[in-house]
Amino acid sequence: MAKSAKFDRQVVIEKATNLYWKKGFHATSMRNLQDEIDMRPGSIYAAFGNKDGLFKETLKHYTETAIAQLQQCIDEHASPVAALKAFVTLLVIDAQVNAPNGMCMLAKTISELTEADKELIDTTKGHLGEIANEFVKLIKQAQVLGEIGQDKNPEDIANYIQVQIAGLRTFAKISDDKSKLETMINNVFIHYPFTD
Amino acid sequence: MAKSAKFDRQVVIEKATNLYWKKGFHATSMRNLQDEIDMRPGSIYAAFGNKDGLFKETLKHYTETAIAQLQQCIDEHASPVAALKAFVTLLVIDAQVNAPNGMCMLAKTISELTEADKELIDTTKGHLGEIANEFVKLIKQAQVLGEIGQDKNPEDIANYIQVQIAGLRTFAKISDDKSKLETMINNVFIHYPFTD
DNA sequence: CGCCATCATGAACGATCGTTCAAGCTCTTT
DNA sequence: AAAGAGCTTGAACGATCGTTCATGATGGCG
Repeated sequence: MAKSAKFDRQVVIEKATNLYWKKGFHATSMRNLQDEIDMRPGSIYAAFGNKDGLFKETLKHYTETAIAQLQQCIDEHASPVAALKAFVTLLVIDAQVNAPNGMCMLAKTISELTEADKELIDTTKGHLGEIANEFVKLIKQAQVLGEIGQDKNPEDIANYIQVQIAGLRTFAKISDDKSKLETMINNVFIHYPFTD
Repeated sequence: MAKSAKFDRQVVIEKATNLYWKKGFHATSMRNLQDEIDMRPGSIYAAFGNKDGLFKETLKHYTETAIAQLQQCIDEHASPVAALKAFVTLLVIDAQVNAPNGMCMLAKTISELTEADKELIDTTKGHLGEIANEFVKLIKQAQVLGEIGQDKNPEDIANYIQVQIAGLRTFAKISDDKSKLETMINNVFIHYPFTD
């Protein structure tokens, strides 16, 4: 054994996530990253392989953070649907101001990349699937509690939620009328498939 | 007067649109465009100014095409809502196979660019507004015909449609289950705000 | 037919891209 | 204190970026 790495891997990944999230994969250069995370090229390549490797780490970190945020919404709210609504509000409204980018980083990545970056696309799809699975778990709980009808397919509702989030976050980038966004979120949860 | 430009401006813009749409603004290089539209740098810069200028032309062309497609849907369908649904189906399902990119080019651009490209962002927002206006006109017709309740705000419904399109086209990139997408589109038009 | 306004060409520019690697530094171990 | 393993450094590489411009080709008009 000799000296161990000096940099804090977690902090570095966080900073890299913020930059990639803000600018996107292609528009973020390695030199941008070097400045942001204060590491020299050699160290970055030793620690993460290459630009794609670091990006994959940030996608993973982004997903873990999102799932942790969902968990926090669950902890702080009385019912599954209330938690879900709080989570959507967090992503659509708060993220417009606080996050590096109002868009979902995963959706932004799916949108930006082509089949030329198949591996990154597949990684991203996988993470979106993980989040969908969390939604499914939550929706099943809501069904047990009678908040959502038992006749409905939890996967379908999870996908529906993801569609709404992607759509609303895109819309939020062009409208930024907070009260209108709140109304739109309310509408999601007071109509089908949440009531019928 | 002397010789006039040899290239067909309309064809060139179409080809440029397809490439920009497929790869995005940043990932499309001027050399990619040179190959695609078969023009040399000097001619491109003489005709369009720079990379941004050509991109703006493609955004304009994309929007005009979209509005023309909407008009065609209107012509081919008996009612405004049926036309709207046909248009959404065209964008969400057919575009996944036939278009350069399943995403809406305008939404993709909004997603990709940051405030560093404010001018392009504003141009893109403007075009999304134009399309929303077309939706508003159509929805007002639907209200006159009694297809949609008079109590609803046409602008709100237009925005709702744009949210659904953005969300569904994003989802279509990760799912590509055609029948599931059709079901989701059906659900849009058999629930609020189309019925209540 | 020859002039010349106009358009087309493509080599070249400086900047920046992702990436590599030899050399230096630092800390643990003996 | 000497050794050396592991981490850090930053200059440098070839490729490519967006863009420019001197030069050549083209075609309508006097």
